[in-house]
Amino acid sequence: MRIPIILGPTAVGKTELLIELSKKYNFQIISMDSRQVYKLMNIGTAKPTEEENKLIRHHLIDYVDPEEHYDVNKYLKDSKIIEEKLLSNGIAPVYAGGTGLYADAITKGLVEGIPGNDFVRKALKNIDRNQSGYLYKILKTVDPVAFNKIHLNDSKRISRYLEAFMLNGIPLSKLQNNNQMDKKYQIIFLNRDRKELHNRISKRVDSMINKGLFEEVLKLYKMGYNKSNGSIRTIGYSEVFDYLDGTIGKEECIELIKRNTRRYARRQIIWFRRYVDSIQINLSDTDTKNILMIFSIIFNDFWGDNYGRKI
RNA sequence: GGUGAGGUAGCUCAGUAGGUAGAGCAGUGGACUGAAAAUCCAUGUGUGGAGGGUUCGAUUCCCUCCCUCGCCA
Repeated sequence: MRIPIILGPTAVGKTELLIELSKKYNFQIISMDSRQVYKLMNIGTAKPTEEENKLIRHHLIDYVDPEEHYDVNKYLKDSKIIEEKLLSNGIAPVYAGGTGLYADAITKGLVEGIPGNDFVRKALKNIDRNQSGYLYKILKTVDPVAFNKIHLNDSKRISRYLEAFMLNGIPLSKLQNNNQMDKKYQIIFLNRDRKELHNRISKRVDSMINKGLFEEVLKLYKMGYNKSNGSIRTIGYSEVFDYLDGTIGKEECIELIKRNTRRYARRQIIWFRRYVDSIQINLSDTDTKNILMIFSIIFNDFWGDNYGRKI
């Protein structure tokens, strides 16, 4: 029994494909998406609709309040619970999404026992604001390995390594494992020709707006959320907040959402390329019939003849 | 048809008193171990509209043509 992890950049067509596959195979999806976890954020995160969720069950979606803190560790814990539950019930789990960090955590594990600490973070942020470059100097003495990997301007990462040292007394870089990928998992990387992906992104953003993205964000805006909420730092939400604040115009806002989505997709692709052992499928040069055939081979290989298949 | 301005990177434009060109945006490559749709780093060769002339040498000067925009008929 192997567990597929289907990764692909935003708008590549994961949901459509999974729905097709669900007609032939009996499996459930463990979403691997850091934004679809939030309640009230449906249109902008391209969360599967209720109907889609009926066709194929998605887990780890729509279960966190937008003001709640969420991170990899929580994801890792929640997903492993669901994975085990599905397996013990004889249901094949399929991970699917686009958050690379989460895929790393699932397949390689995570350093344990060093949670983020808001108090420490705020303190570090204040120091950084007043004395630029100071934290970087401290990092050099505290965790030279990390110091060598991290750029002076990457204050977020500098703070994280300092935070870990302050809370633990051990350099975080010492605790980081170099674990190989767990062979239990197989990454399947769905991609498309860049130009086509860009067209799909543009169309999808337009359709989000038609479905009421601005109204959805306005609701959150009126509820008093702001960019200090991690959830709001999401493409489509952050830009509309700026529009509602009057910082940018509507047309500009839409263009920015598209641009930022394109850039995000590029970063995702760059991340997924690192999985050298992944099965890569370019959806631009394969038709649906072929893709279904490829997956039937993969799933047969992973699950055997009588696991997952619908008769 | 006449006349003026212009045609330079995917887009908007700059510049070269003749020595094959550079900004912004877009794009691209990369990093990533408890904020990750986040955060950070790096990255500009393009038939200078086409053809011809002058010149050691033309994107730059001259001629012809094509195209775009404005104005006049």
